[in-house]
Amino acid sequence: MFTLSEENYLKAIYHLELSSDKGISTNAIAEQLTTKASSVTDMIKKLSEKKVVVYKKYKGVTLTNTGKKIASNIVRKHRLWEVFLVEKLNFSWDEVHDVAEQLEHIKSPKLINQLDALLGFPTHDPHGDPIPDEDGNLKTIEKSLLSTLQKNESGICVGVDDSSSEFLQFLDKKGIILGKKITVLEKEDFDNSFAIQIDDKKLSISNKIANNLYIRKI
Amino acid sequence: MFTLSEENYLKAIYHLELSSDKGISTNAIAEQLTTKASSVTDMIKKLSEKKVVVYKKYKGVTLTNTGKKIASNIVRKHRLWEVFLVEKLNFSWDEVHDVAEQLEHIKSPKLINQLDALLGFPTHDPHGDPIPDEDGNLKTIEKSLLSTLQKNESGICVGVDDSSSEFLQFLDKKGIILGKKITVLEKEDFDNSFAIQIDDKKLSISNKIANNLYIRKI
DNA sequence: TTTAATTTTTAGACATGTCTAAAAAAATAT
DNA sequence: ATATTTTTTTAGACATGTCTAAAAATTAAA
Repeated sequence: MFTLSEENYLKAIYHLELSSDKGISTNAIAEQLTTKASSVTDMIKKLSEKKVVVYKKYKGVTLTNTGKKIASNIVRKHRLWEVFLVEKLNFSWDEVHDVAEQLEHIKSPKLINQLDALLGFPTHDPHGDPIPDEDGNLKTIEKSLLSTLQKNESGICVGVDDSSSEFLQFLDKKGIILGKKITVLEKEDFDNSFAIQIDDKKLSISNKIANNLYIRKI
Repeated sequence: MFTLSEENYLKAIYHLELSSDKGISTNAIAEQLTTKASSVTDMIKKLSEKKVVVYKKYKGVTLTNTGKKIASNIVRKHRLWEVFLVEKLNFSWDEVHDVAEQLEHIKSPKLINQLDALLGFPTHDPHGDPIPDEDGNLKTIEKSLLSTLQKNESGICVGVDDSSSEFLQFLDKKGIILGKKITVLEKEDFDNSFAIQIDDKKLSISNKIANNLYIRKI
């Protein structure tokens, strides 16, 4: 059995491994968890003894298969709870993270299986991130950044890169919601901003926004 | 903010105070939490400094108003989650306790308010125990032990005293479920057992069972 | 390739919450 | 009322997870 702290370390390493193929550095983990590198070293030794990470001094860590399974299960729980909060309890997508961060540590396989069923076995969370299945497999979707669309191309909004509540609230305000069709009307060369159409509304979005919004090309 | 451990102490004291009007002894708390009296003394000092209990050496503790509010809120969460597990996730009443014991510590007022609404503002949990409202008030029901019924009297099953999973599973097996009407057909003097009728089934239950089952007389 | 900068680890400290064993206080019995 | 038993508290210890400061290893730069 793993403590709350151990689970958070495993989850952090899991996330870092998805965007890197090298071993994960002590510093990277420390930053992810807003703790100190020395604390990370201590914890890593413990996790290594428990056979959930492979650790060689100064060489960073990687998850073992067991570790990967435990970590993906925590992510699975996190994302299922996020869906629950939005679908059943009327949370908006910018409010779910902190609560899910707590709920992801609840231990009860039956709870998660039943929740999964109640929600209709969702494959993605409210931010468009994939929900791992029980074996840790992710259903990946061929998604691109909105910024890669050319003039007159369209896509369905399927996710966000930055899921800070500021960004999510900003999208809400603009009427940008997962599932909506977005068409690029114009690309402005001088500042790389975009004129887009959503429903029958035209609006202009900055390059920064376009680089944080995923769409599935259609 | 209170730690998990502090919350468990507050809850334990809350439960003990409901069945006692004196200060709660160190030993009683230790037993409730299966810990040692010395640990309890330590924790009580901390809680006393935080103004949630009143503590005088050797005299036991009582909750302050703040303490009572915090504790009843934890109980509220526990019981709402139990209802959720039974009503929405198909748990049976003997499976909910351990999971609710974890869920009760999740911190999010919105979560609880929305959950309350989703469940239709229930007043009692699956074992018939009252769910405190936001101010800690309990809707008490005039309930009696089944053993107090006389021959040919009837009652609606509204709760259990012992909610161990063994007892609850036993009741399930016998078809005794909250809300069912029970009629006493016979009281056997020599062993104080009861012949009762439930639906159109007649069955015999021991005195021990009759002393653990609450009914509302009709 | 030797030096400088960065990263990582170690050593020692601290807070939390627990424990055992012994001392102190309170309750009970003779 | 004194002695005995029980309850409660204190003192000192330990595990967990964290930190700071210093040492060691690695990486980058001159």
